[in-house]
Amino acid sequence: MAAKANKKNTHQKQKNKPLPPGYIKITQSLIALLAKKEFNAITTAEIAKNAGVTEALIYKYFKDKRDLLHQVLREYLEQYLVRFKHDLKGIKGALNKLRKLIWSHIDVYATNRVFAKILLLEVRNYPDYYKSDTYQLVKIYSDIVFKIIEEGIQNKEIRSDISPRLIRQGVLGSIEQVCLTGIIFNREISPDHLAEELCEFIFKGIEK
Amino acid sequence: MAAKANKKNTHQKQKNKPLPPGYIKITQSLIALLAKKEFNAITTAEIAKNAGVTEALIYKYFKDKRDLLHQVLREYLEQYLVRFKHDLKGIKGALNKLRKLIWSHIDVYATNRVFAKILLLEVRNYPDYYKSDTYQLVKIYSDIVFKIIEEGIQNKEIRSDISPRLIRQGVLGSIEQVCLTGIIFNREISPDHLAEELCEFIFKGIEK
DNA sequence: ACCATAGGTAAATTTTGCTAACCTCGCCAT
DNA sequence: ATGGCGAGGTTAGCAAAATTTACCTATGGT
Repeated sequence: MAAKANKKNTHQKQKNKPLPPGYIKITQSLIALLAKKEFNAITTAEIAKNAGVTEALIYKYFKDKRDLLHQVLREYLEQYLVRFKHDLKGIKGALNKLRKLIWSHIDVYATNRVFAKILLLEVRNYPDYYKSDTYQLVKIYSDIVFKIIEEGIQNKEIRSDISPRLIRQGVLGSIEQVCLTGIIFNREISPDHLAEELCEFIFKGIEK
Repeated sequence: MAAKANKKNTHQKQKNKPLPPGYIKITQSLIALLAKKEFNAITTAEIAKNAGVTEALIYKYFKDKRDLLHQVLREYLEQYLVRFKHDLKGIKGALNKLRKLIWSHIDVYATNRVFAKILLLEVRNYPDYYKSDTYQLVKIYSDIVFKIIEEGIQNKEIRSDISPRLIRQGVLGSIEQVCLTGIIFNREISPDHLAEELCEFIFKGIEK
């Protein structure tokens, strides 16, 4: 009676109940398959076979195939958010934080291709995603970026004549675009070099 | 014997043969449906019914459902490329060209939501897209942007210590991100205002 | 002792993309 | 004229894929 009386699953919202073996096998199976091909080309039969369970079990734990994808993404995002908040600790100054953020963001895409593929290529087109729990996590991240920019404006590190919203979009948009071809064509992504150059671009602009 | 002996269709590569009524009805039907829902949620049955033709006809003109999407995108891109090249004529200076480019790009997304949705949300995740004819058009556009940036570096308008590739990615990435929420949530997009602010961001950076 | 519930399966069902085979009308070379 | 043939279109149906329904089994709390 306490929490939400969901008609259907949305499993494991609660604390620390260990996830059922089947659940883990299914998500791991999808992750393995996503490394090789795109989501739409992966069938539920394939996921189940690869996981060593039956197709029906997928629908015990997930609303549908797409929901499975969202849950996988959620796990990645939860991990990243923890790491990201930790990375930022002890850094003084908005621009320094931004620099670290840009590096971390690129680095996680470079290291974790499946995560990047899901976020950049697979979920965007599905309207229900934007109503999901998972998307809320992205918004949390996005809010942190916003706060950093506002902080920078407050203490005069960042110009005040461009709206913080647009700055955030500019920053996140260029980060993603810089990684995109690497993600799509499975090319190397070098966080150090890219972050360096991108910071120059974002901080000082292209004008000579 | 002259041209390419395609196993299957890839219709109308040739000059000015008018497109068959059915072809037009099908593409128009898809465009209308895309205004309301995402591509994956649209069935071939729906497309055909809405077009007033049978499902099988779709497969006369298009290799598969996805190819239909690509052809629709191709038409949009062809139109835009013409308009875009025309817009750029007579503009002197790389930064002025870039400013115009940014405005045009935002404006076409603002005006033509279906076009934007296809390009930003629907084709990216499908690997075959990158082998398509349609993608080649995007590359042409992308090349033009690249040339403008190189021109700017040559005549000292643009700094030479950031690679033109990264600049291009930064420019295009921030343009897209700035439009993205508007596209996804069907919000207003104001090209004048956004282009103005975005140019400030891109040209001068965020540092005070 | 019991029964609710979590983990799991087998098998049917629906939906959907796609194909094969056929129709028909206008055009052009014989 | 005529007959073949290519373009535009349809009918009917398959096969793969996603999802649902019904069922089985162990187990831990009351």
